[in-house]
Amino acid sequence: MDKKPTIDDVARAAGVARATVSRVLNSSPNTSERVRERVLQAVKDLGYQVNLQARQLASGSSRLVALIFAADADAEPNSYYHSAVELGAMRACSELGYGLIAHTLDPAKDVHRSRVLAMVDERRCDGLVLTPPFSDDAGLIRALKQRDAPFVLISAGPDARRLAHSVGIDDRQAGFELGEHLVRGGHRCFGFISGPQDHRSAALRLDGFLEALNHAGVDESCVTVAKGNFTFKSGIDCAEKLLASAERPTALACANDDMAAGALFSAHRIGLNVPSDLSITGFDDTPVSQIVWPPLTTIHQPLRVIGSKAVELLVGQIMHENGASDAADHQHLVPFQLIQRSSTGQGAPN
Amino acid sequence: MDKKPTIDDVARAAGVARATVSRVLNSSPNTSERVRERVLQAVKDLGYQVNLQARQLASGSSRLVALIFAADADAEPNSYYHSAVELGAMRACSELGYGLIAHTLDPAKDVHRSRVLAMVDERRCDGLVLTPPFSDDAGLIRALKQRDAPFVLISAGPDARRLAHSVGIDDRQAGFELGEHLVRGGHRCFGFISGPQDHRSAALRLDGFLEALNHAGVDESCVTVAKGNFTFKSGIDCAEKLLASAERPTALACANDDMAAGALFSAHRIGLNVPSDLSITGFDDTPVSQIVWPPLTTIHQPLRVIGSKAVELLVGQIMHENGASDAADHQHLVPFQLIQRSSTGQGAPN
DNA sequence: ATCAAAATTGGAAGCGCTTCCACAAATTAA
DNA sequence: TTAATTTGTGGAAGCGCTTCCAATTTTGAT
Repeated sequence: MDKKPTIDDVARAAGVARATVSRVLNSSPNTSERVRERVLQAVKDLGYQVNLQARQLASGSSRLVALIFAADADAEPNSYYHSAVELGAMRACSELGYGLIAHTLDPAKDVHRSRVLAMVDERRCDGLVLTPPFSDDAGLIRALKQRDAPFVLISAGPDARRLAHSVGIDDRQAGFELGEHLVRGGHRCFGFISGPQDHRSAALRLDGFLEALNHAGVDESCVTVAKGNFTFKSGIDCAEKLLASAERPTALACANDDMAAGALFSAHRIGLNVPSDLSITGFDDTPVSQIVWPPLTTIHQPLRVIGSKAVELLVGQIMHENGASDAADHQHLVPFQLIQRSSTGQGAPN
Repeated sequence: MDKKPTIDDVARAAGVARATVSRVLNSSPNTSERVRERVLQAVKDLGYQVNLQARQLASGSSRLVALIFAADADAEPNSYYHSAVELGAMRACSELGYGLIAHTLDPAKDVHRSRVLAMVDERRCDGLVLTPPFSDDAGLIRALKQRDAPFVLISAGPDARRLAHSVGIDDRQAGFELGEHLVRGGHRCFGFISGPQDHRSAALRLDGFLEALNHAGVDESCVTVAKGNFTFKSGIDCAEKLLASAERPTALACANDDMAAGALFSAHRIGLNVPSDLSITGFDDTPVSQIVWPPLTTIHQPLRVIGSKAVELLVGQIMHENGASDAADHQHLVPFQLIQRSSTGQGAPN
């Protein structure tokens, strides 16, 4: 394996200075057409490829962005959610000439914050995309802003959205539509399987849901909330609890698809027919919602778009380098959609 | 934002030479305890952190490994599979002080090979982990070996395993056990939903399956094979086809869980009861297999372990730098396990 | 005590690139 | 035509680190 050609080799071959080659390669404005062509030809002839390390060291940027996910010790919760976001982020990255470092952290462990900060401190990446629950971690956000690190939040809660660039759907509205849908189906007694406390945007889904019921004149006492943690398993547990109550709900709304799948599982086990005995709704429209039987009525979040949008925003921020101050108005709302499938019946049960 | 301390600052603070600091930081053997302590203290005092770019440029290594996945334009096939492998890889990376770059490529597009090679050419990473179908791409493997790039294969077919380091299960044996299990259940008429052609290790599952039937004296004519592509959708389609045939199979074995879920979906739609009318088996033991109803009998692959093992092997290779020549005996077989759930009945139907 | 060998340490040369600065060439204005 | 600009280009100084090599100190054997 002979040594790779360097920028100096190209310069020599093209008969120009190293600086000129660099300029051509970075499409700086001041280069004549003639020289540009000669350089490009030399690059092609030699099969030259920039050494990113060197470029990064010299320019102070790594051309890498990091995507931060939560993952606790054993579960791989929401992995479809993650994959979709990651995929979108990757797309945007390749398009923009950036690399993507995906990083999972256990939000329960206390080191997570310093880990994230180390990524930017060590110049491992030029910027960060944070997914929940990190996107709601005010302390982390503050630390990031303090060191002028570019970052954008995905599905953050309203507080965090006020602080930094973010992308996500209008979770409250989505919850509202879910509530409406169920009310329209004739339901009057509800269960809601929510996400964990620190996932602010998921909490909004519940707010919106309740609002819809309220709007329809349903008393709040008719809805029981159980707190899950987005896993299939927690969906089973919560559903079991909710369905065992004296006044059994006829509709179960869940803060994500995995928990809805769990609820469905419970229903099967108990022998309830979905949707004739019980309606169930999910959230996210991950493949899970179609894999189960019956397929789930759910809210479609354009997760790939969210991922790519986040990276686009981030890279824009990195390039213009005009700090985080103008963040407030950089809240990107992407459209969601209620997807009606057969897990919710047309008429209310009995 | 004041400038970050450099190695020179540390050297000055500790009253030693820059080279000495470097030595301490890289735990080279020749440093006296006294100096080591002084340096470490200075590091702590200043809050010094190495600049990876610089280290990389100077040392010629990026301390980054890349994980290559397949993902075609719209589907996110097998995302649980990917997530699990990625998670395992990440674990190993953080443990070994490496970073992970995950990269998805469309194997259908022809640029994929050059993209991968660019990763190593541009020194974006020190090594690669290839997942199927890239792990069976002989051309890619050859190109990688040619440039002495360290890499390891995941779930590669036998041909590829002969060429390079690899980790995976004994797919043939797993297929065999699945076959045995179904035969033991009394089945005599089978359908098999296979993976795409270029996924060699998945093909082995079918080989083993057939072998088991053969072993049990079942005629090969009793099994019909449909070719899927690992997606839920393709599982539906294949199952539909297989179940429509004159001699309807009483058992459907699928090369992965997603397709098994699809088969299950078809069965539901047609009105077949699983497992009393039809037994179904999956492969991988991803969460999907427990999310569906009834939960799937499947083969558990320790995907996380596979991911971390692959990275460990890779890093070992990177460190020892003793080329790919001794690859042959570096085939790591990890144990799999048949997980029996309720999608396969105890007795044969009717 | 003496000298060779081993263990530490410092000095300095890069790694391959970007970018600031100065200078030459090509334009334009006067 | 000459002076004042506007380009385009080359030279050189780093970016922050590793690592080779030589110098120094320590160790251990004689």
